[in-house]
Amino acid sequence: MSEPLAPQYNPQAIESELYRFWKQRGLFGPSDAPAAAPYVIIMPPPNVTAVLHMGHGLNNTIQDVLVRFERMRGRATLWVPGTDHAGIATQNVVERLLAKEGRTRFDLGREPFIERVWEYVHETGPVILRQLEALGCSADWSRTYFTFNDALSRAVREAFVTLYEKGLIYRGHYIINWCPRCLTALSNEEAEKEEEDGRIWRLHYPLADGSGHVTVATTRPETMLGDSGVAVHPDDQRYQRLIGQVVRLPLTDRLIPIVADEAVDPAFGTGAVKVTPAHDLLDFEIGKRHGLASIDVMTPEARMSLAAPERFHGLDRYDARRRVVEEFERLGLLEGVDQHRHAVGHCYRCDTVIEPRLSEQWFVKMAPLAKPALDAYRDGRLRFVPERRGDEYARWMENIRDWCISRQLWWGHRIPVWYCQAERCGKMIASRTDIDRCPDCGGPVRQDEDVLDTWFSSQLVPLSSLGWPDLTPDLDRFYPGHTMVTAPEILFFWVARMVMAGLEFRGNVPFSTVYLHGTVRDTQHRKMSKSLGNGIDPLDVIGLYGADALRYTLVAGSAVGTDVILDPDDIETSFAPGRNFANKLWNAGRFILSNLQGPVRPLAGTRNAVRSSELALADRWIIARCDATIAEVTEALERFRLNEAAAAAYRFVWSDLADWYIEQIKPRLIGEQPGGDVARAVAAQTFDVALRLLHPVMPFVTETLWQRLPGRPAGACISVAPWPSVDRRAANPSAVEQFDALQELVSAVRALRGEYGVQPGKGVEVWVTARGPSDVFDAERDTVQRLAKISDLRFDQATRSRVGAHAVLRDGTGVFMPAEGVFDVGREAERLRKE
RNA sequence: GGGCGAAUAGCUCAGCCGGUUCAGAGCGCCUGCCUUACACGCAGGAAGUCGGGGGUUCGAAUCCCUCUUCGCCCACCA
Repeated sequence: MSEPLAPQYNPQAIESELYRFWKQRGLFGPSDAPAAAPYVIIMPPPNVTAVLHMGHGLNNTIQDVLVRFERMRGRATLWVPGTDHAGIATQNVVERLLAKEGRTRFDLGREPFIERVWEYVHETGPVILRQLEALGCSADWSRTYFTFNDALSRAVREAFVTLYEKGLIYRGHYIINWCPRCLTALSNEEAEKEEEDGRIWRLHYPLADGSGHVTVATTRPETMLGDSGVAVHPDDQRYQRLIGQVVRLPLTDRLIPIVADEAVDPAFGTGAVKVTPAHDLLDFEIGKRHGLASIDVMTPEARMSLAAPERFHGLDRYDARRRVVEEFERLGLLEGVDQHRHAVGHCYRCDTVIEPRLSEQWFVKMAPLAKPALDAYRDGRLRFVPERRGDEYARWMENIRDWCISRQLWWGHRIPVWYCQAERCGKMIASRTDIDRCPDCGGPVRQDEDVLDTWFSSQLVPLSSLGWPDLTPDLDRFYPGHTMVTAPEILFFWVARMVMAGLEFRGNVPFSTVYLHGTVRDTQHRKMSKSLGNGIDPLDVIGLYGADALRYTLVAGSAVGTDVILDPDDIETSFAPGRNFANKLWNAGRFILSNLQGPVRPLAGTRNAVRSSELALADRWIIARCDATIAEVTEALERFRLNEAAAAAYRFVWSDLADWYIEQIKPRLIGEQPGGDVARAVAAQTFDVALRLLHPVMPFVTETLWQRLPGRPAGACISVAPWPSVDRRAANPSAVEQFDALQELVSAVRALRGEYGVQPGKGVEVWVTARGPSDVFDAERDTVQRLAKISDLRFDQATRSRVGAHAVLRDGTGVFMPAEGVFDVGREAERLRKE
């Protein structure tokens, strides 16, 4: 309280200590006040192996701003943090570690490998949470969840078995996206399509009767080894005579039929399609319709399998492609090759080109789940910020396809299905608890080897993090939640599925608003990522300038629906505004605090409260500006326009409070003019409000200063101080108008002084007449007197002889400059300049 | 191929349900200041026909059309 504040704000000295104080005080948990309406945000769980990057920084800063705002507004706020076991990502990381030891997961075996991953997770898991603390996140750590802990695993089982029993989960042979590096199936969302320049080959397939050939076009010639037919459109005149004929598949001895199928686009390529049911979705469907064989010619690693001719065995798919093309060329069966731009799927984790592959997997039937989720959006129970994202959501829901949920990984929730090994029984049992005997025949059972897509557990988080499937008090009080803050990339991966899960298992949407913020990018608009090396480490920024500076910059830079651009080569430029602003607040606070040593009169409520007649023009002006700022910041936060809230508070603190008000009251504080107690009261009050308005964005510096304001009981904490509200009694629009006019006047005079090179202290004389009631006049005279002083002008006299604003300037040479109305001062200055 | 977003001062971006914050902020730049809170600061200043073209309107950065250039999302045309 009494130790002097350093002239430069030093975040390192206060942040961690302050954070510990908040935690000790238990400020992050929801209030128990029964009347307090809950406000709940579930944190999008970072991967358990992640280290904090700017994307987390932005995401969690936004959540913290909203949570702190609502907490101050008296809601029982609950921000539930957690981490995600991130099946494929985490497994990949640990496999890479093993690779450095020259081993693979298969060398270890399943159980030891999982043990190894757990070890790693225990090591790294807490890291990101600690980093979120450095950011200042006011999450309720006592409720931290992990998607693979026992409780959440139970929720996964419950969800799986429930859906299974409802017939919404099924197992089937299907063409899935296969990653030959991760050796697992992927969902459609996990297969990222990228446009690429590729080639398309035209191949001759000779007719078996030697009467000619049919030309097919393909982008993946190696798959022809698995062809079991050729398809043309039934109405395609060119091929009418070929339908029903047989071709001899080159490079093999297979005879395969030419069939007619509506799915073929006669306008594309040659109008004839080679059909490879085991390696292409469209072909698979055509094959099914025509009873064509599925010949899988690749191994899981995407090498040619034993089903291919012997000379291809073991060849990588791209080597095989070259070889196939060569052989066609040698046989004179290669008609040509064209450039072809097309979309190719890539693994979202390792970027390997996806191989469509026939395989037996588990799926969730999505249409029945999507219907209520679409309705919830249509009837307004679910809304999106920005709004247009809702249309994307709806489109996806309307065109939803079944979700492949099985993964051929070891790290994850194992599919809770057991197969009875008894020959006569052979039942398939889905169970909430592990079983070791067939419940029907008592025979031995074997659990499915696969694990679930990591998003299967993620979709349950709004429920499971609150205790579901148990009907816990938390679930009762805090479900459904309110705001989901996340990146648009995972709208489909995660958000849409959470909505469906919430509706399915709890009958209501898990949150009412989805706030989708932008992506953090570099100046070339590339996404910041470790692999590109264009990232900025948030912890570096926190170390240099403090969490408040980082948070301010992120918030100020993110208008709704737009990306945040930062320059990784110039951290200083990117974050200086936040750093400077924190320092500005700090110093304004230093100055005000140093002037509040004695008792400070309240602005209202008690007998010695400042009466409105005591308020000078500047006082009324700053109070009015303060009120306007409260309204602005509050409305902006309510509408998720965090950048506008930050800008409004910034303007108020810097342009109004510091640049004008504090300068204006100095003579009163120093004692040159009466009314110091009033100035002190107003300064204390408006600064208090400014700190509270800024607390959600800059929690540390505001808390430090606020606690030092006079009249704070021991242990007082801005984090739970009431959000400021507008005091109508103090509002005074005319004060704003007048003071703004005076600002203009002073600025014009200052400019004139510069123009004429008038020396400080012996410059321009100012006369002012005021408009309005006499009390306004008196206040205005004081103000002008003061402003004239700080402008190095000499204030001579004022008269109330005329009504209406009227300023007269006279420079040292005696030139008069009458101005009709204060608004015209600028123009008059212009006129004078010309004379 | 379908859908969406963005183009505003040298740079990064606000403003965009038409007209008193309308041409703005921060950084950078120029001039003068270490004025007893802050040089991470103070005061003043230069700088943009709001991507091009057309239209609606009394009036458009703001609404409509079109073109150009970027970016994103979705897509089983082999």
